[in-house]
Amino acid sequence: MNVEEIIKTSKRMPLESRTLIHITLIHNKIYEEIGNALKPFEVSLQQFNVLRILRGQQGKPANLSTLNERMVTKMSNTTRLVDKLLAKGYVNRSVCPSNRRKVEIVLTAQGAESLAKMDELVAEAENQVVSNLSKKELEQLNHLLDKF
Amino acid sequence: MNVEEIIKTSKRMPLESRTLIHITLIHNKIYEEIGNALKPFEVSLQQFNVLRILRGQQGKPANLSTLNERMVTKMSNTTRLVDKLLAKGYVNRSVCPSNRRKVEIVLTAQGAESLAKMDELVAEAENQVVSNLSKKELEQLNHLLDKF
DNA sequence: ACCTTACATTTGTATATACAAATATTGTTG
DNA sequence: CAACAATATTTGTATATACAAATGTAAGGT
Repeated sequence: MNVEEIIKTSKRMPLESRTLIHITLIHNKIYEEIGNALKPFEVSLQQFNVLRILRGQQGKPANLSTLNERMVTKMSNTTRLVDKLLAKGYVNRSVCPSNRRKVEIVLTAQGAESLAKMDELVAEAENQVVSNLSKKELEQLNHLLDKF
Repeated sequence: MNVEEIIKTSKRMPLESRTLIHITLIHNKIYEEIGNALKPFEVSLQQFNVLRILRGQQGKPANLSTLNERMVTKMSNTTRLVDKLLAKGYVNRSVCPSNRRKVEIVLTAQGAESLAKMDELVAEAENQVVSNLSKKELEQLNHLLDKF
């Protein structure tokens, strides 16, 4: 990926700026590639993420604030995100009996089944995106990213 | 930045996935920090980006497709983005006389003046975001990111 | 029990973004 | 030069996201 070529600039930019633009460009690429992988299932990356969190609960229901705190990209409206998953039959939602303020969200069998298929396609897309980096380079990269 | 802590997971994830999540988290951070720096001017990061492209034109007008091809994040509606900048008096828009299909967008004096102030705050925010990385680490990071 | 505060979620509203269709202008070809 | 294709932008519409206010529920103090 050639930053200067993509944004069609000939100017030398500060290393700091270039790094941040670079990260944004890669993020866009990731978002696009994984988004495409998920297209057949009509879920967004965010929705996929929530489904994975629910699977991680292993049957134990999650409430909205739990989902929100575990999401990669925090968003202000988890209610409506869950609405979408509900409409597709991927999750069930019910009022928590012990604390009626909370809701309990669980993955349905259909959700789990679809999620398994999504996983394959997403993993493929992820590997595609990082395909030019060796294991060692990925480790170095993670190490550097940890510093942010 | 501790990925596992932020998304509250104890599971070991594949290096590939972790890297991509990591990049997304950093992107979110960049977006938030720079967004905050720009808040006083009421422009989005995208709008700021367009203003900088216009300055790079050095008085020469840019048309919409030029802007679009140079933007960091391509968006489907540059017309409406320019509408916003126009409303704030940062740019002028006119029909290109030699080819009436095109529009010519130029930075106004006020736009240039505000942009200079934005630059300072944005540079500060950018430096803040990368403050834990040395020059050498930034170079290594850029090198690795180039591989995407 | 009553009042206040805190908590968890939902709803309203404004803005942003994505995608497709519509409009206007120019270039090309028979 | 009429018809068609190509280009550049705009508009419409659906969906996504951000932020604030509203709703409903629970807990604690008096």
